[in-house]
Amino acid sequence: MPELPEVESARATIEAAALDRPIAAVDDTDTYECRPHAPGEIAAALVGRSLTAAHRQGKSMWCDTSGTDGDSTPGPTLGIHLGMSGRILVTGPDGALTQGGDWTGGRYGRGGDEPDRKAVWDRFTLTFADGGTLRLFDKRRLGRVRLDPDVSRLGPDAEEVGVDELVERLGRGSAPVKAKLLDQSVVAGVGNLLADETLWQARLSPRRPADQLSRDELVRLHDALHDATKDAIRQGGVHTGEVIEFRHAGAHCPRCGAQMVRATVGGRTTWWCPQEQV
DNA sequence: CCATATGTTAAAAG
DNA sequence: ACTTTTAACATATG
Repeated sequence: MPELPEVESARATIEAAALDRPIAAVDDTDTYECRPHAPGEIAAALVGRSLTAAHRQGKSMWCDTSGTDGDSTPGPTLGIHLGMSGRILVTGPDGALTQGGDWTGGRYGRGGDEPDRKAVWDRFTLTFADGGTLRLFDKRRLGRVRLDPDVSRLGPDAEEVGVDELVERLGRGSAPVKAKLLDQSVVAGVGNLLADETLWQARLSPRRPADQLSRDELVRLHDALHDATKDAIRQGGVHTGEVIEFRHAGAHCPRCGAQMVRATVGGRTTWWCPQEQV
């Protein structure tokens, strides 16, 4: 996925291009992405309303909705999660894709998808009264859409979490520090690539038990997380991180030249520099 | 056919 | 009971 930076980009796209456009029709027939809603349930709840705001915490997004013509009471929130490969595509009344907001890099964002010719990968669609659309385009089909999503178990957003709060949340428990970073209830928004980038920037081994890190090391981790997240948002995605292109066999650390090593940590493929990350 | 993939989560294990 | 690890999910791609 779409990690925090890509989700922020998608959120910004919705905010810039999809708000205050009355919804005329909804395709919610993908029973996997829309579970546990029955087909038609989301449609019935949204037709006649508009999206009025787009929010994000970690990798989760949700939109507020307006009242209807006959009832000004706001509607349910529309939760959208991009899963492993989801993208938000918004078109205008003329059918042209809105430019500039959504991510374009990395394994699943790279060009060549030709979304308009691959409608089979459109898992959820809002059609606006003006003729335009908002689509969740998702090859892997692990994204999800739901009404009034429960985001109460998410930890603080990785972009905004303060030093003391992160030190407190991350520094307890014997699991490897990378597993803690990936745990969305500890801190929300860090995925596999952002975790590797952050640990490389902080010069910490992904395998270190979280509760054996010193305060200084945790502060370093916080600063690295903040910087890596900001940079990725500014530059257009997690794949722009400094160490990401060196996550493969035979690659060398771009700082010290040592050969990068690979192992499974926190359940995910992990690459790090054994020389500097200790 | 096999392995891998930027995520989440239920189930199993400790 | 709480924490940690593993497996499964659905599907594309090399």
